[in-house]
Amino acid sequence: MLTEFEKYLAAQDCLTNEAIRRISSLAIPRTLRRNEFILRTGEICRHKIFIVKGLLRTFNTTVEGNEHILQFSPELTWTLDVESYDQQVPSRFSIDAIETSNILLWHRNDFNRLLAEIPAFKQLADQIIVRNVYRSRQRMLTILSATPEEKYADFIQSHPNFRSRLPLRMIAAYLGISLKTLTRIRHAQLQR
Amino acid sequence: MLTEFEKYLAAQDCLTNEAIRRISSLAIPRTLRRNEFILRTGEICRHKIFIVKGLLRTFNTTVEGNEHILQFSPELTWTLDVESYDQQVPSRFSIDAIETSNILLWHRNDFNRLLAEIPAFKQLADQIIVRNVYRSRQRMLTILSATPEEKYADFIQSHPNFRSRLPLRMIAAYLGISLKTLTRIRHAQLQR
DNA sequence: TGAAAGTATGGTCAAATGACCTTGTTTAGC
DNA sequence: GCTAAACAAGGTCATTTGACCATACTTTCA
Repeated sequence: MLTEFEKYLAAQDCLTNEAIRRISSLAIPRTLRRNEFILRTGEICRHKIFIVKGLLRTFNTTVEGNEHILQFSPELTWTLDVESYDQQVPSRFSIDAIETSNILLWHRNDFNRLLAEIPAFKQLADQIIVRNVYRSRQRMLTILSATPEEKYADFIQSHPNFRSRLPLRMIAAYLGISLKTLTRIRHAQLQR
Repeated sequence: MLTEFEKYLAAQDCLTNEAIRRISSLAIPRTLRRNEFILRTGEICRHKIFIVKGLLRTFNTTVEGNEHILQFSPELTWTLDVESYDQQVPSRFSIDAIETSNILLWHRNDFNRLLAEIPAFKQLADQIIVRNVYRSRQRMLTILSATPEEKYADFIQSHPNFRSRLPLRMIAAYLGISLKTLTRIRHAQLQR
């Protein structure tokens, strides 16, 4: 599990082997079963999370019971509830596993120490945040301007491999459309 | 114009007077008239922008001519197209002035130099980015889960002073609903 | 392997929404 | 201060969307 992570870090091409080992040394491996939570609404997010294998989702459930998905986190990506983690405040989102997943955790103190110790790691972390900002702006624009059909097309194009890993209702919950609308779109596409 | 900016920085309470003067010294003041652009789709974003007075908007126009607003930037906030600025790539968004505005600009090289020279400034910049991430997550959730009426209520509550500064059609373009829907909501509210 | 839970699809219907057009009012800027 | 442009709101109508329900199929895991 750690080797995959170390390969990932090495591929970023900005860290010494020593730094990579140091970062790994503070990671806590953990396995999540399908549907298992790593963070629940109201809890405080105490870890940075790296997904080695599997698929997590960040979502919110309204009082009426509707789920809305903010983010899917597949293997070789990071996740957490930023606000809860940074400010140690109750989280507004939940994170759970869609597939059985292997993840790595770092305690906040440990992670902050690493950022302070290893400037190149801090740079990498900054880069990751900034790339998330790009993507989230792009998604915002799509949600605002695209029709349901375009949203789905866009999703399939940006995440081709997700299609087979996710139930449609989750794709609908991510796109902000109803399952009914999504099946209608797919039905229409089959006609062509 | 610079004094207001220096007051803003001083209020952040993390920079020495010397640092504040240094940062100001590299700023380029500029005035934008109503409807004047500071960045157009396709151009490269070459500056960090601080709004001293006035109101800017970041938006995108679809091929059909529909405008979608990603962000309003009132006085004492920062703006830019992150992706275009960071990677010096053509911008997908435009930024223009809704009100006559006084802004400050920094060239990328100058700004990067400041970040490197003044660690506390880098920290402040990181903080601002992260706060933007919080807000954008929250907005994403609202767009995904709220009804048009809730979106409008949420907007008025979060930005009470914007109501009088923005034409309704811009609020609609920000919320991702049609002007018609927005006027209907307002009409219904008057009935009560 | 078999029962239970989860999933995709379809039907029907009511409600919400947007497109288009008109009108009266307000605002901006010379 | 005046004129042209921008704006809010209303009417109408077609379309889209979601809620609710039933059904058939698939997956999971005990």
